[in-house]
Amino acid sequence: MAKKQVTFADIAEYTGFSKTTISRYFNHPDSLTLENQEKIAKALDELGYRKNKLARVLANGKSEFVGIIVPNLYLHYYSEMLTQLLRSYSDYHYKFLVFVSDGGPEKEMQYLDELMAYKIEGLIVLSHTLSSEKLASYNIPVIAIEREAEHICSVTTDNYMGSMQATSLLIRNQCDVLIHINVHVPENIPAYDRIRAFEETCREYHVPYELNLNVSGDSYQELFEQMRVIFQDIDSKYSGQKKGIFLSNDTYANIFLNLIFQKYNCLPDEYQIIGFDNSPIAAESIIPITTIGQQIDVIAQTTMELLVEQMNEMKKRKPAPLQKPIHKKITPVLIRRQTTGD
Amino acid sequence: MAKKQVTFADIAEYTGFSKTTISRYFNHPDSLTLENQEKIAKALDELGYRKNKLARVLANGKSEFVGIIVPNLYLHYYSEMLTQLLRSYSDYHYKFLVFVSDGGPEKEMQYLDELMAYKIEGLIVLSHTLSSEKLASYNIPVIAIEREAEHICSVTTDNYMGSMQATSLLIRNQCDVLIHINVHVPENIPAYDRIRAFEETCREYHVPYELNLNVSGDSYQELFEQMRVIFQDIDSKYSGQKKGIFLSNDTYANIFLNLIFQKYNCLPDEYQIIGFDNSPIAAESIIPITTIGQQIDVIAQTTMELLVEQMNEMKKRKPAPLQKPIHKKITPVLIRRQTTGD
DNA sequence: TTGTAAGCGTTATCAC
DNA sequence: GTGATAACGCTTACAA
Repeated sequence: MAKKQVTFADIAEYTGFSKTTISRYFNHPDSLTLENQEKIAKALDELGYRKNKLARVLANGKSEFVGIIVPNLYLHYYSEMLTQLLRSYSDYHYKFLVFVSDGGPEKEMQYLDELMAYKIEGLIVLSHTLSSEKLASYNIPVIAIEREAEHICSVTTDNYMGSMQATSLLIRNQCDVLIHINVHVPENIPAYDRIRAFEETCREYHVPYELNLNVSGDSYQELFEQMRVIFQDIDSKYSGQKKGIFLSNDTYANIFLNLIFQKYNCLPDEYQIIGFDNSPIAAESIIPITTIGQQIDVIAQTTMELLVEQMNEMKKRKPAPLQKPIHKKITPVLIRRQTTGD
Repeated sequence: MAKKQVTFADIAEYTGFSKTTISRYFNHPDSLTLENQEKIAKALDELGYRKNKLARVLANGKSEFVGIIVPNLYLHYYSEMLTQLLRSYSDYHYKFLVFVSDGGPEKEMQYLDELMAYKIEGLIVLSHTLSSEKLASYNIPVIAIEREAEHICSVTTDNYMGSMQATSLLIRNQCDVLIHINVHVPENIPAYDRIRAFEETCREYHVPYELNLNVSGDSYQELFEQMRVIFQDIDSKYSGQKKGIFLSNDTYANIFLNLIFQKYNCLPDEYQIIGFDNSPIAAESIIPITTIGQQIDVIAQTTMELLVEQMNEMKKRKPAPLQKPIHKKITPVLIRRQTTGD
């Protein structure tokens, strides 16, 4: 702001070329002689030129912006996903405008307005606040990650596979009864498949099972107290039986494990525990917890591939938008650690 | 891209006003009669107008962009800080362009180039990659968070205070010997004060102490193995004495606690443990860990206040940049939990 | 209260 | 290979 910017006009004057040629130096360098390229490079340096990409966007319509709306970064899953998405800058050079979506639908629509006003070329949504129908109405490429996505493209973990792997392991390990602990999950979001797979697998192998979907609460303390009740219930109800506990995330699994330790000072053979997410806590707990690892890097990469493809399509003279949303599933991996025998 | 954008020109034609008036409708609505405001509002709606803020930036030079460079989001500290910074959108309406800085100085300078090309008004740096001298040379307001900041403004936790609180608590709790476990910290970064305060406080109270600055390693496994050696060393060397262990972060504290449990199945009275950061692991560990809580929300808020003030200054006709960088310290809070007696 | 016209710093089109 | 010129969509003196 202090001194006026150096512009193509200045470079042009300084070198005796036209603005057009300066522009070409950046966008089609091969169309200049090497000699002239060097001449311009030198001038750029001497005048201390700095690009202004905003002017470029205005002229050619390509902002290279991608919007991201994420529910929070408190959960390791989200912060890791954001990291991986941001990392893709190295490959694609898209810049990311990031919003954390607290504050409900109105706020989130305000964020979207803002993003549209900055001419984002594409959008990545991890929050569950707005319906996919609403999101689709913005007419830009949108990828949903791990959420309801009827009308937009999506990339999700193959929750069914993951849950099946967990459940199968507990069955193979000769558990007498299997218990799945989770919050109440709406049927239309991907995570519901964890519940479905658990039930169907238990049924298929004729293993007794119980579904506990009563977890709720925001703070760790609340969760802990709830889990204590659940633990005591299970511990007395199935006393003497070998219990396979499959929890919907590693935080829950860790709490459950801590409760077991508080009572037994160890993990008795009577208990097997599996979490979900492969978040740090699963490795850092008093005993490393077996878990289902979501391949966050693969999800992020797939998301960007899908998105870039569609953003490129939009730049063609006659864009052919997708007829139907594409949905990709990424297989998670079972990470065996010490809470499911050795 | 599909259909051409609706522009002020269209609105102007449609309503019979000039482009200027349409512009004023957005920027100085009071200067129009209510009647005309409504007329324009109606037209906006009917034509389906969408703002183009990039054009506006080009015209008035105010991008409302702030760049953030963060080392990673793996550590809770950084992801929480990012969340808090992003949240400030509600107050200031600055948009954030976020880069994760892996890949060394060259990469980071490339990020900075990109940010400058998008005409960011200010910059927030959490990475340690570039010197404050280099950062200052960009001639835009820069705030460093918890890093070397000789030539730029900064906001940091009052590490000295925090460390002193931790050390004092251990002394008050009658520990026979105090041990501080940390990585090797360069003297010019804020975190070094934790070491200084520990030493000085121990000396002042004439309490025997030991400094172990040998921790290193990237993965949890590596850390764990290193910490095991450190633990065994301490456990035998100070057998029978009451040991106050102050670790430089909660991850280390948790590992140490787990090692104690592996050996003793409990936390013996002989041990007191304090971590740093108040990250989730401190609450979720086998026993909730006493820790020093950085006031991340306050740090983020202070950062934005400082930054906004300077960005506003830059917009004045005759900007008066700071003569000397401002450095703010935020006092951390001692969070007493179960690893320092009840 | 409203309008005219000249920018802002690029790129695109068409010519040479 | 290179250049003139008209966009891109909005803001901002300066006028009226």
